[in-house]
Amino acid sequence: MAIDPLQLRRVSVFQNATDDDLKLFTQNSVERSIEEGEFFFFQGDSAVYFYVLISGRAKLMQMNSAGQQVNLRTINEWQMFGALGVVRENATYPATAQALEHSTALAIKSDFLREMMQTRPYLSFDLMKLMTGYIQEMQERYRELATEKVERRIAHAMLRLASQMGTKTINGDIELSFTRQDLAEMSGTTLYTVSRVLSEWEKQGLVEAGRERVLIRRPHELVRISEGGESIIG
Amino acid sequence: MAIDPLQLRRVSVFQNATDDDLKLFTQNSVERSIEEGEFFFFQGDSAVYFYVLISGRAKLMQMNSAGQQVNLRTINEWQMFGALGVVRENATYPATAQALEHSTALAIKSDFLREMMQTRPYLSFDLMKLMTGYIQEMQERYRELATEKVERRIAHAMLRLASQMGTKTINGDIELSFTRQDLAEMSGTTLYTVSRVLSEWEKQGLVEAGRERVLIRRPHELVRISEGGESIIG
DNA sequence: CGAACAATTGATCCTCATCAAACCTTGTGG
DNA sequence: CCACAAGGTTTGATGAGGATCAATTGTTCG
Repeated sequence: MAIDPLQLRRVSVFQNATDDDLKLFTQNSVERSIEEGEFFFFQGDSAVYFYVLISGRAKLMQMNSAGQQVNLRTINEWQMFGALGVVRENATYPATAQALEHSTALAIKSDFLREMMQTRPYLSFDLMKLMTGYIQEMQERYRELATEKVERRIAHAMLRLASQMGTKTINGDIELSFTRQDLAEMSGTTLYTVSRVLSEWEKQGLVEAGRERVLIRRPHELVRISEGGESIIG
Repeated sequence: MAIDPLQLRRVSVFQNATDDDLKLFTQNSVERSIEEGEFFFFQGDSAVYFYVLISGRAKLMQMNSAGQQVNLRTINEWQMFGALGVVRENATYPATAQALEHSTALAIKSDFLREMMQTRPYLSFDLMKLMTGYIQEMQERYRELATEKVERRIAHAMLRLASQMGTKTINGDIELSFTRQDLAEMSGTTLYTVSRVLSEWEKQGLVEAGRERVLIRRPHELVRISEGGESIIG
């Protein structure tokens, strides 16, 4: 089942592309379907393709030699990933991309985008815009990890998740769907600590926790904690 | 005292620029001289200019609301900094830049570079190359901070420093110049811990430590530690 | 219903941060 | 040229914050 090229305009880097360019991209792409838990690519693989997620959800992560991993970000529909290999020839992926649910993605040759960029300034420019965003986010998370206590980091991670993929319920609560382990990898801690913090927050009526699911009842309070208001815990 | 425009080609982003372009950049720039400890700009300032360091040394850092700070990177001669504001109009700097010694820099209007990029693909392309490098480094450091113990992080930070600004002595040692505090901010720990680790390494004959100065005697060993070989300490 | 997986909670331990005090090193001014 | 001040460094003592381990309790799904 082929993709409508015009759909590609939903990808931020392609927002300014002409219809013809979009068609070119789809013509130079392959559709890949990946099952939950399987991988698009591994850290260290040759970065021949970059991807646009068409459906499903995935995560970008990095692991150290001991196998411990950290989540860099989650990828939602119409987001691009694996694009760091585009600028250098023969680059390798600096991270691993794993499907969180059954997903399909468009795989486009990195070489092709690199060539297109030579004659289409809007492409480099929009890709750069995306990259500056990543740099800023990573710098912030780095500082957070270096200087803030876990509770604040967890609060912040939940807020980031909420803005990326939270769904609002009728009464203003925000529903999130992830495991304790996921949240731990996103905030640089362990699933045990996440569990304890969530339990405490639940006691205070701040959230409601369930299996692979958290309901934020008082987002406002969460923001306060993430910004360093004294914790309710203790 | 004006800069020779052709010198600008030493800046990685300008390596493919024409002589005329280089002249244009210098014509649209102002030279700024900053004393040791003073600031080029603060996090949150409007990013009107980006900079090219002509002489001296500076550091990019981020601080949290409590005033604790982390070092993002050090800036050496002919490196560009403050360039994240180039792609978006009316952006603000996401970090603070402070001179480590008396420094001079060329301040170029962000607007100007943005306009130049519209018609000169090599500019966006080379800037992107730089940015992908930053993203990768930040991702790595983030993972390191989240998963590795201090000793390894300190080892890694020293190796990064060594490659950026270390000077080799006759007998293959590497000389570095920084305070314990600097190194602590670069590896997400405290100056006390850095001091202890260095003392221990010194006992093992791995380094020689002095005031604002470290001599790496066995770089090889340091690499081993940073890569997770069991520590000598203990 | 049972297996597989997610979450909770208590007990324990270990790594580092923090605080305090003393010690070096370097540069300056009398 | 010495004394002193300022800033960098070291080292010990202490404790907090989380990681880790282990055991148990949900929850979901085939």
